[in-house]
Parts: sequence; C-alpha cells; structure tokens
Amino acid sequence: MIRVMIADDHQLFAEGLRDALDSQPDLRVVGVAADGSEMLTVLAAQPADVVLVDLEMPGMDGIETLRALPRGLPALVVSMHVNEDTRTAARAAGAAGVFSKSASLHRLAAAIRALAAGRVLIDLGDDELETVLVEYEQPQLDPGAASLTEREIEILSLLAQGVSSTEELAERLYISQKTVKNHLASIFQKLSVSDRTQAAVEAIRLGLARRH
Amino acid sequence: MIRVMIADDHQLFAEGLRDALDSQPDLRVVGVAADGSEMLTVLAAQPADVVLVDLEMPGMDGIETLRALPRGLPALVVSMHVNEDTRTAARAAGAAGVFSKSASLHRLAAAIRALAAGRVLIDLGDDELETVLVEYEQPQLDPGAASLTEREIEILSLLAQGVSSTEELAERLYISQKTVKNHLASIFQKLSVSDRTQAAVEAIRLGLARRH
DNA sequence: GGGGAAATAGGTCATGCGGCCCATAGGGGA
DNA sequence: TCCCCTATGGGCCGCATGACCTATTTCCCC
Repeated sequence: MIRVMIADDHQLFAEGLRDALDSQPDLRVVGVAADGSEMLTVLAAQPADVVLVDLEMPGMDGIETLRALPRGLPALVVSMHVNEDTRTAARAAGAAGVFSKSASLHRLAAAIRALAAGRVLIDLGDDELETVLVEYEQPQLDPGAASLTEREIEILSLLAQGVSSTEELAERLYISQKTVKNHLASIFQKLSVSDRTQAAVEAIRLGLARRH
Repeated sequence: MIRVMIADDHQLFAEGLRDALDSQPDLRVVGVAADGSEMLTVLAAQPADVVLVDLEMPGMDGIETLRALPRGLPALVVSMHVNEDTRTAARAAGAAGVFSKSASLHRLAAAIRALAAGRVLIDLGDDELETVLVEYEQPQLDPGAASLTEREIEILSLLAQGVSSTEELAERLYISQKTVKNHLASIFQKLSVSDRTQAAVEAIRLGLARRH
C-alpha cells in the first residue's frame, strides 16, 4: 500500500484527487494539506511514501515546500501550467517528477507507483517517461489477488455488483452451479476469505466492481 | 440518483471530481468532457440532471457553453478564480450557481443536490447560500436506506468491512446470534436484498463502510 | 510430446443461513 | 394513557453454502 499526501490550496481539486487515488487499490491518501507548511506538520504525524505538491499555493509555495521536504521522500509536482521554467525550478528544488493538471488520472497513478519504487521521472525524455509509466500502470495487487484467473475475476465482479446466489451466477456465466462453487472455493483461498460476502467486500476494495 | 456531467479541460481535476462525486451515494457522474462542444455531444446521448462547467476552457469556453445548454438544465460554474465579473457573466449566461475550485467537496455536493431540486443559488447572499447548503448537505438516500435504525447501520458497517459470519457479528456487538439474524432480516427488507452479500455491497455503495 | 494450469462438472456432508412464527422490555410520541 | 417502534431473544425448518475429493477437456509453454 503506497501512502500518498497531497498539498494543494484548491480544496475541490485536492479532495477529488484524494477520492480518485483512494479508489486505486494499491494507493492510499493519508493526508491533504492546503499549503506547504501544513503538509510538513501533517507529515510529522503521518508518514507518507510519496507527496504531491502544487506549485502555486499561498503561504509556503511549491518550490519552498520541495526544499523543506525530508530527503528521500519522493515528491511529484502537479501544477496548472507546466513549462520549461517550472520544470527547471522543480528539478533544482528536488522534485522527482512534474505533471500538469491536464494529465490523466491513469498516468498520475502510474507515476506515483514509479516514484514509490524509487524511480526518478523528471530527467526522462518523453519516450522514456512513456515506457516507465506503462510499466507501472497496473495496480500492484496483493500476491493473492494477482494470481486470480480471468474467470475468477469475472465472478468477483458479479459478486461485487450484488449477484450473490450460486444459481444466478451460473445463469449469468452459462455454466453449471457446481463450477461456480468450484471457482468460489478457489477465490476464497487466493483472497484468504471464508465466504462470498467477504469476497465481495474484497473485490470492491480491489476495484474489480467496474470491469467487464 | 442525481446524474451529473462535468466539463473541464484539466483532466486530473475532472477525473478526481468524478470519483469524488461518485462516492456520494446519491450522485452519479454520467459523463466527463474536456470542453463545451464535447459536453453538448455527450449530453445528446446521455441525459444529465445537473452540469458542472469550468469557465476557462480551450475551444468552446464556459460562457458560450452555458448559453448553448438546453433550457431547464441547471448549470453550476466551477472556476479557478471567482470574482464579481465572472459571477455577473455567469449569471447573464444562465448559470444557477458559481463555485470556486477552492470550495469543499462537501459544499459542492450540497449545491448539486440543491440545483437538482430546482433551487437557484447564484442570486443568494452569503447567509442565504449557507442556509440552503446546510439543508442539502446530507445525501438523499433511498426510502429504504433512510429508515435504517442505528443498530442496523452498525451491522451494515461491520458487514461492509468483511465481518460476515453471524457468530463474529454477535461477538462484536455483545448480543446473541439470534438478535443479529433478526436485525439482518430487517435490513434485507429495508434494502430490498436477499442475503448478507447483497447487503454488504449495498452498504458500501451507501457509504456506510467508514462509520463508527 | 509432455507437463501444468484453467475451466468445466459431479458427489457427499455438516452446518450456516434466511424465512416465518412469537415474546418481552424500554422509550417516545399521539 | 396507550400505542408504536426498537432492541433484545427464542424455536423451527428447508435449503444454500462451503469443505473436500475426483475427473475430463482444452490450451499453452517448455
């Protein structure tokens, strides 16, 4: 689980980003601050693995904040307007990457995973950056969840939508009820749960509810 | 269920807001567009009850978009910088409300509910606006969910956390297993579901997972 | 060509679950 | 005062569920 902290004075943006990143199964936003000094305060009480910093903030702005961050804590700059000047300034202040607010959530999540894994993105060319982001675009699931088969994921997805009875699951998948029960038994093992209710809760947590 | 559509060229903001609003049990984001003309296209295929429009967009900007919207579709302007000029321009173009991106998610959700109920916020003074937002700050739950008792919500909350067996539920609440089953039966009726798996899925959808 | 994983399907069995009865105590509103 | 709702608890019953084991076909990879 990668712990993320956000510093941005636009509350709607920060709270929206928080919910969006929290809906990634391997990311967890552990704090939201309106400026740099607030983030440093929160960080003291609540450690994080990656921080997102807006450049334009009242009070302690992004560049000052980057300089004040603990060494070894990767910081991603997320700014409204990104150009060569801001990129140079962010690099000099120690940022590990720069993204525009016009970037996609998908790419931002990938960048956060890359930073948490120790990669530095800010010196990469466009092609290299793209390669790294593709590498990290999938959520890093728990070992159990990662070994789920296609069919198992399909059943979990239905469970997460409230299709709970063996009968209806079998009808939806055009297979016998016995096979459904076999798949469920396999799912229970892999997710370390003991019934379909816990499996459904876990499926939702893993973000398997929307697929297919 | 209030259907919401978002037009904003900052993809990260739009996607974050989408996930954040979707996590409100009574709101559903049915479309995200990068500018006004794209939103009009999406609207043609997918009706919405309220639209959120950014003022600063490339292509068809916010004011033009407001003018082009169907009559009777309430629009909320969500802009980076809100001042008297933008407010006047938005009102003239037919916006029902104006919010800064520094507003809180909580207030924005309340404003969306107010707009969906036919209220117009843009002409209100600060105190009046506050009164209306307080009135709409709670999610408008389904009739069934609204009549849940405290104890039933407590059980749903545990279910949503994966506490699924009658035995463990009884232990957690210091009551007999029989009472747990009675509460569950009552929950099934109110939520129109037939087992605890469906109840858990519904509880998570209603946002009951975090309480207590 | 052979080995392994995935998807399919069957059998058995104890137990948990949900449906439908009922009862009592307490609190709050008509 | 009386009634309704909530929380608590019980009994009974039929069936679904989960645990354990075996088997076949297909497909991919070594």
